[in-house]
Amino acid sequence: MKQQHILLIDDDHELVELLTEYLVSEGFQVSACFDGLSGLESAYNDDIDLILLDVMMPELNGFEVLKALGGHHKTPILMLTARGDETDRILGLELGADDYLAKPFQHRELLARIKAILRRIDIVKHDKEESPIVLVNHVSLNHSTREVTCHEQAVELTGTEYQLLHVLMSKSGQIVTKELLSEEVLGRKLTAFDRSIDMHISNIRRKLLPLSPSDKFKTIRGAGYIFLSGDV
Amino acid sequence: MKQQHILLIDDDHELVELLTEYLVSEGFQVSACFDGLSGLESAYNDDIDLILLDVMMPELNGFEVLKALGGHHKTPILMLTARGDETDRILGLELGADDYLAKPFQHRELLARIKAILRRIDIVKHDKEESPIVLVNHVSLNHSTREVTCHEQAVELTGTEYQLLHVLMSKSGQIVTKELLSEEVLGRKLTAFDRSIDMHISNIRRKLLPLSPSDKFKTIRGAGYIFLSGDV
DNA sequence: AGAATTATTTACACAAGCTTTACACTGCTT
DNA sequence: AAGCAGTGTAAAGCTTGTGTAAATAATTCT
Repeated sequence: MKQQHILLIDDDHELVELLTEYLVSEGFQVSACFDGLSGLESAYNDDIDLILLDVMMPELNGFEVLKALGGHHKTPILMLTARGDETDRILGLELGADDYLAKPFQHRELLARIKAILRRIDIVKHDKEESPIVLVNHVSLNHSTREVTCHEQAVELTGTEYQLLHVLMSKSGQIVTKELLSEEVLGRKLTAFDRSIDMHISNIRRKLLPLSPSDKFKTIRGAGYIFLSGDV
Repeated sequence: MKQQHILLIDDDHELVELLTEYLVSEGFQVSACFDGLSGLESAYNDDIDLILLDVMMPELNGFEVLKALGGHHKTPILMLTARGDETDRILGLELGADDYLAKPFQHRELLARIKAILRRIDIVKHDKEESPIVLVNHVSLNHSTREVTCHEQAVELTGTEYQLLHVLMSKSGQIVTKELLSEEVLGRKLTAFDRSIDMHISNIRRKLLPLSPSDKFKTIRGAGYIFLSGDV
């Protein structure tokens, strides 16, 4: 991911220096403002991904900056305060802050909270749908893209092959009869001398084998197939 | 805004009752699970907007639930703990929690933190929807001007083509069925032998291809189309 | 209203996928 | 060991989905 940009608003030069150093070492880009007013201006910079806002500042303090931003600012705000007062904390959150950390704090906690906020935003932005649904024995199925991988290498399967593999994998470690496979995948009863299922299994095997040291299917003569779960 | 739904996971029945009453009085819909396992299952419920997760539980504790969810769960999680331990707090955040509140806490602070998280998500979502520019795989859509570019070169699309591309791109990397495209773009159910969608896709392809080294669409036979996100 | 642009329908060729067939092979039974 | 039923694989044939072009209908613009 691209480098994230943090804006520091605090009149304590020493702390700013310390935090800047730490955050830069953690891979962030850091800018700083030393008073509320210039901080307020910079807060509208689109490039900023997160704001660290100190409460105690001369002239325009943190709460006033929060109010000025209107409580629905598009850049998330993490408040810092010398006071550990609970009411303060609640007030900050109600005014639109995303989180609140009392000084003194461990750098690691600050980092964890920054990351938690940025992570949430990232998840919401990308609206991560249910990603890979099934992963068994080095074979993964991604149901939203229909992508199949075997040992991290992409495999091209036809629709029927995909469905077949999906049924087998979702019942991995258990015998699945051809009757069931035929009805689930092909939508018809298995008739005598119908070799379709065998043929599709064969094709899947042929596609997976070059990518895998072992056969993923076990044939149970007279009964059906098992997708080997491998973790035995 | 529609009523928000909160899932409570805590084995302390008394606390659950208390919190439920409070949260309901604040306008939330509340569901509860009394152990980690059933909580884990409910966590995948799409209807849940936020999870309150207690750390101290028999069998599957809060951290284990967090781990099981994989650290990038799409529903935000606020951890509750009896212990005020800092390391605990950091661990929870690093494992994917969005926030952390130590018991005992004021109801008002819990509410403020819940609202802070939900507010952020709301802001990001709106921002995303109203974001005028979509850029995926060297193709950009400017929704305010309806301009389309491919590798920085302007492309002229008709209205239907534009909408089609927009739907596909906003779900880039995922299968979009022809049924969905027909309903979203053409505003009607897909009927048999309706080739409209295919035709529009074909036209877009024809317009983009001279400007791009690779086909942006992947056809999933029998299923639909995918706009390739390219970042794989 | 007429022209131009855009959308939909139709037609057809092509390619992909599915099924059938054929035959070799395996493992079990007798 | 022979026979048999079940299985693996390859190739051929059939069916269906898809891409494209061209024709027709609808819409918009002037």
